[in-house]
Amino acid sequence: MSLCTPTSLKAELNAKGWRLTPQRETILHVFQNLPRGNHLSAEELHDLLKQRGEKISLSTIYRTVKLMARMGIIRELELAEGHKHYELNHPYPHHHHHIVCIQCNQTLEFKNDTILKQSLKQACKTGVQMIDCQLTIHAICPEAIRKGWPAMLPSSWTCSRAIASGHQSLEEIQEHLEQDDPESE
Amino acid sequence: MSLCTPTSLKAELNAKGWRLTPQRETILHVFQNLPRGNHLSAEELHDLLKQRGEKISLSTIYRTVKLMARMGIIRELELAEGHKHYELNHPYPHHHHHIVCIQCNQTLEFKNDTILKQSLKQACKTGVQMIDCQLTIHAICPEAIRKGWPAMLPSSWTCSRAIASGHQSLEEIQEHLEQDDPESE
DNA sequence: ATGTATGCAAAAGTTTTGCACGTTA
DNA sequence: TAACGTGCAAAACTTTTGCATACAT
Repeated sequence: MSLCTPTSLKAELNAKGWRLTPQRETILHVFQNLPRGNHLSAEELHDLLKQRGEKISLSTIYRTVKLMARMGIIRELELAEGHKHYELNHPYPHHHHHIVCIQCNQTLEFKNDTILKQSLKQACKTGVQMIDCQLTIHAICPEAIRKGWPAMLPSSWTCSRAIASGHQSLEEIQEHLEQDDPESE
Repeated sequence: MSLCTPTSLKAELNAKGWRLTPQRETILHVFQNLPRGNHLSAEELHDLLKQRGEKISLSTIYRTVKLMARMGIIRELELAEGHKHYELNHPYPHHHHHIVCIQCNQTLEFKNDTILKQSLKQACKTGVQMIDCQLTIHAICPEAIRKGWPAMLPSSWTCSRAIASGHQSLEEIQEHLEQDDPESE
């Protein structure tokens, strides 16, 4: 599934003068065996390893995830919990994006190849080398709405400010989308 | 351009029992007069206000940007600088996304309606109310490459891990994209 | 053998919070 | 005037860093 094996990781590290250490191999292994849809914070990874009896210092964890993110092996996710989360950077076609509820922080994955394509196209056009692309949809989930949220939003809230111009209703925009949207993933 | 005026802000706040204060009005005003493409951290906003002689405490700034983000008035951006940035949540069709160089942190805006459409569609399908959607492309810019970066990536780096499966080259994927990509923004 | 990586503890930086005082509706 | 918001200072957290030791190549 993933392109990264201990052997290839070693090769890539050595090519730049870096080293494969047991800690790095262990951390890679954890991410590769993480069930789909899971992602870990540095702290969570630290605790998980401690539980398994593998004590790797927090410093090393931070240094390692940063290194691996720069290598494109893992993705740094900025969700809504106040700290970063990490997960394997699954190659196409397993790449995915996230919906985050801004009240309860619940996170949902979804796949959408159109977004990946558009990103790659944009990167080409701009002349940069893409390492990762992440679409994050900030939203309010049905449970949150039921529970009385949004406490701070007008009760007639329809997301219209976020997406609509002053003269278009949400419904109009959605109609517009139905008409000419090219892909139904 | 923006749907939010002091009057409408007051109405929305009052509807929930909150209040319009001079601080909140000032902060809204700053964001509304920020040139396109600019975004501010809490600290930067604090300094900017101080320079203008308007002293608003950092606490209030943090409290206000969080409030306004939840109202959908401003967007919280998670770029690469280690802290959040804020900007007006421009309504469609002025909505935009970001490319960030993971070495030099340079940030570039781009517009892409397809992404907005796909996001809205996904939100509908999932049954949530979308407040904002942000695509962030993590990339390495040409200058960074010229300067010897990526120090930690193999010299043959082609972004292939990030997007390609084991059997597809970047070129193949790009060809594929050229064929059936529906929109050329 | 040399240069890297790790672990620990301390530091740095951002964001949040408690509380007394002001202000808004 | 009652509830909400602000400012200040302290606290809470996440992430980074300096340095001595250990390890991979």
